[in-house]
Amino acid sequence: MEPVPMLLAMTYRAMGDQFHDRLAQIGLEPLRPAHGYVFRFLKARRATTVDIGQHLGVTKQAAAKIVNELDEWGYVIREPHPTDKRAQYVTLTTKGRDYLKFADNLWSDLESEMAEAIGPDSLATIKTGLTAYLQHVHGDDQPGLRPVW
Amino acid sequence: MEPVPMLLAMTYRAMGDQFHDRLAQIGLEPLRPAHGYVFRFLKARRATTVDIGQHLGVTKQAAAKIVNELDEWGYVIREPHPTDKRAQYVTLTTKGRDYLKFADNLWSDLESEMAEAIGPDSLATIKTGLTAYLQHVHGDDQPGLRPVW
DNA sequence: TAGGGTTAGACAACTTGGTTGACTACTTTG
DNA sequence: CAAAGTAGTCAACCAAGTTGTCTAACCCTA
Repeated sequence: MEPVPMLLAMTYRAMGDQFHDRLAQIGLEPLRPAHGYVFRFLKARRATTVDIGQHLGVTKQAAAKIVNELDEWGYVIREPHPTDKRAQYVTLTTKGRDYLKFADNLWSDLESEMAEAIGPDSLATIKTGLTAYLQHVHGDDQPGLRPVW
Repeated sequence: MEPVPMLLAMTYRAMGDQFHDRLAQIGLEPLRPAHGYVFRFLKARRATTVDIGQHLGVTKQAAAKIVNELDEWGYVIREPHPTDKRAQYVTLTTKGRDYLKFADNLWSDLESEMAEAIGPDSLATIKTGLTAYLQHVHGDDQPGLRPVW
């Protein structure tokens, strides 16, 4: 059998392919993966462009480009930082939150289909196993979902 | 708990980070991910540049660049195709096979450490579960490990 | 078996998503 | 209060991909 890392990659790729197929079918504006990672990051915390760059693992200039796009397209807005006059908080608009919610539903559908295919017990074991591993690696401050290049 | 696809991505990313850290420590020439995918593809089958492009999901021109690099660096050679005078088979050299073997050992180490962290039974269930899902999705012709970006 | 459509690979021009570097305005620290 | 550090922007560059074009070889069919 294939080693675990390959199985993880193959499975994620298989689910990701279906995810994008369905997004395309629905006709929802197809954002690039980086945008999704930003949405997910902003959902949890307030963040500046620099924070976003750090999370994505790119320079602040690259992050700024992405934030500019998302702003132009209406998915995020920039708000003045309450205490630091240099900085701006980037936050999701309603449109941004809606897109994220829609994507989450799609992922959730795929998870359900996996449960049907391999059985809910199997799925549950996988989830707790992976979660335990992440706990083992990162301890108590999980970095969250970062790009898998 | 996070949905499965995110768990898959986070776990793969966590393992990948460790993989690259260790590669760098050893001081082995750091190839890019695409090269790894090519090695793994060539291990199983004889392939032309076009085949490689298809597998990676890029144009044949992009694939040709990668193959050129790998050739210059001594990881692959091009051999005349036995029946088609236009085409060339790309095959791994000893250096290429050695690199792949080394990488496989590293991945295997990471799998062992996962087994320690979450228990071998848990790991086994994960592997059979993911394998079953891939069987469910792709049926009998598995596309193998393709890039996840 | 000739001829038309297709395919492998090479070459060139261009696009894109990132990089490094420099600068201003503001903040933090000694 | 001065010096060092940081958020964000502008500009130049780079790398990895793209499209488009071409030649030589292949393959089908009438």
